[in-house]
Amino acid sequence: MQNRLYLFMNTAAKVKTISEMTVSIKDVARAAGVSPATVSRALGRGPVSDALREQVAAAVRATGYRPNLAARRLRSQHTGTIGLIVADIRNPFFTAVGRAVEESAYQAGMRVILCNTDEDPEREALYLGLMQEERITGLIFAPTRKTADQLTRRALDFPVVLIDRVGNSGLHDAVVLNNVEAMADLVTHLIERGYRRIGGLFGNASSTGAQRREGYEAALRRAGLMPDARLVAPSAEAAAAELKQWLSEPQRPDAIVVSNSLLLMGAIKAARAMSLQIPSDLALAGFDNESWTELVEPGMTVIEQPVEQIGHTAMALLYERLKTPTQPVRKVVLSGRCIVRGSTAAVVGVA
Amino acid sequence: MQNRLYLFMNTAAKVKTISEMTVSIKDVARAAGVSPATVSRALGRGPVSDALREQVAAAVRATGYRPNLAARRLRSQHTGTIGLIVADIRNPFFTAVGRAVEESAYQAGMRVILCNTDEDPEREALYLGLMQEERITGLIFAPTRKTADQLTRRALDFPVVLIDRVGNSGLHDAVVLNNVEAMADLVTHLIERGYRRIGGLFGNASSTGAQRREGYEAALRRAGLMPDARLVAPSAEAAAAELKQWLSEPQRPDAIVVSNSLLLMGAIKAARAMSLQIPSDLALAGFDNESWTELVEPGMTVIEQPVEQIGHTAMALLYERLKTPTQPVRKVVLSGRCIVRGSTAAVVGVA
DNA sequence: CTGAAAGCGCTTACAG
DNA sequence: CTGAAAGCGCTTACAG
Repeated sequence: MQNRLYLFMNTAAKVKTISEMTVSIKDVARAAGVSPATVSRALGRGPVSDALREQVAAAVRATGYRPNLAARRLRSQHTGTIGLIVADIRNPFFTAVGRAVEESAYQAGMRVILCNTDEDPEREALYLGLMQEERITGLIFAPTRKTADQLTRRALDFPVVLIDRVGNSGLHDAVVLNNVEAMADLVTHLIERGYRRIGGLFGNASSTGAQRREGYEAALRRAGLMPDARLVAPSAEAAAAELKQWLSEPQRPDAIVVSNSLLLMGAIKAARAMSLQIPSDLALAGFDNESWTELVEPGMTVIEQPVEQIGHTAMALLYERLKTPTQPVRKVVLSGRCIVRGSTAAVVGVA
Repeated sequence: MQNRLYLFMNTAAKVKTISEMTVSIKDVARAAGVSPATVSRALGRGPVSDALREQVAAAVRATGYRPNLAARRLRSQHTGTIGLIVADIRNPFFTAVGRAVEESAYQAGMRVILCNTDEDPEREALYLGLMQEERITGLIFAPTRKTADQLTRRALDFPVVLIDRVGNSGLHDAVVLNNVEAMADLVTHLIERGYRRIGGLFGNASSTGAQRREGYEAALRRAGLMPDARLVAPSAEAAAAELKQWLSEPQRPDAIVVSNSLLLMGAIKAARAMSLQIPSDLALAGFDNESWTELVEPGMTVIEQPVEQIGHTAMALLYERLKTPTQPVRKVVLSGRCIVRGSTAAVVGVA
């Protein structure tokens, strides 16, 4: 390692410890007695004779060489990087989808950059810019409504697959839940159980909240009942505050459906704070089959989303888009599964 | 944009759409009528006259230029990247710490790469290698016990700050909870509440589990009581399975402490499955003040960890290490806070 | 199969 | 303050 000797001959101020020395492809080439090009080929899938390939492998082991990904990306012009921008990493739905995306990406030899926007359009714009600077291969994105609408105008250098939420542009591939149907199922279930004054609490930042509201209103109208939908910021705190208000009103609802698990937490807290028994004073149902929803008493009736399938499908759509850039836009709509628990037990006197 | 014209003159197979065209610093330089060097300086903190700086800004706007981070990192030899390797992203403790790390990093103009090992030493080795290939600036790492012990031998090209878990090498900066003290507090609380046969369930993959076990045994011995500690894989399923077994034994415990929130979930499930009332049949206490721990009935007594402080402190330690590589190793030990809820209510007949 | 050479898009001494 | 030139560490046509 001639390089090291050279370093030790520098002035004291410039001396680096051995551990700071990074060995490059040139060092490996020298150690293996081949050209850097051959090392590069041996490391990748280039055509190299078995003999040289083994020499290179030995030299890599001896030197402890690790390729510099920045250099590789710059030169090869493909970064092998998937961007994943989600609205709220505290929401286990996104954690789970993220894991699935990472799994798929990993198997394809790609890494993923995860960004969390906290439902803030400004941060979405920021991260979109960052993704361009990273020259990502493709993006999987759960945008706020605001950004979803603007996505048409924004020219991105990479394909994007929308998850969980869609704009109305139909410009991007997407994988979403059948939100209207899922929420209608939930409401219909409540009606069958004998509830009549069913309120709905929806997140105001996403198209998902809006679609679930649609399903809510449709199901109630079909049954000849009056919808009463309210929008809040998608946080447990906002939901709890709104509900405490709501449940103090004279004609308070006997059941509440909510559009995600954060809101469901808030709803439970509000009920507890007001000493309302679930479900006898207030039935509750929501989305996402998190572990805790079966741990609370009573267990919560929820729509379970196929989170893994959402992540895997998003990656699959992305691959196919990369392979065939011109193919028509596709939208995969998945169904949720209603898991009935004690929080929506039948009203006394109803079968 | 002469470049574009050139492209359209290529053979059909090579034609790229305009959106695939990436504009480089040369294009901006040409548009601004300056050298690439000046553009680079104007974009950074180099010395540039106000007039030229404005010209460059205008050219950037006009061209939609976005710097190529791979090129910047390669050339400047610093990536501005923090690695964060955690054991289980489904554990909200790590989600929360991760958010705090990202926050600190973001304010310092750095990005973070998050990797999830699922407590698997092989994946830890893999990601450690990846971090080297990314040439990260520094690493924040919650290792398994196995890897923590081997960390001494492994030469890394970047400083590492251990969180949540430490080896016994004392080789790396670290920020950890005072696990012994925290668990001893929990056990002492149970003793004061009248419990006598207090079992302990600990994760077997981390030093954290081991230290909490120490605190558990110390507190019981101090009170002249017999410890009964069992180790399981750190998952709700493993905890539930072990506990179902345990609670079927003739002399079953009247209280169980566990070393993290995943195990706590498993413990609750086991109790429910066996129709044991909490706390009258079995008291329960654990770690991490997750939202659901106060939502279940009864609420769970837990040690709350200062998650944000852990993340911020880890970043602070990393910065200082980068600034002064030779300074002595530091270990920051933070205290937990015991939050008492119904799951450890006093045994009937005890004050 | 192998090597010499060019170049990815930047930044940064080096001169002026 | 500004520009020309070199070079970060790779990969990849281009020849052989």
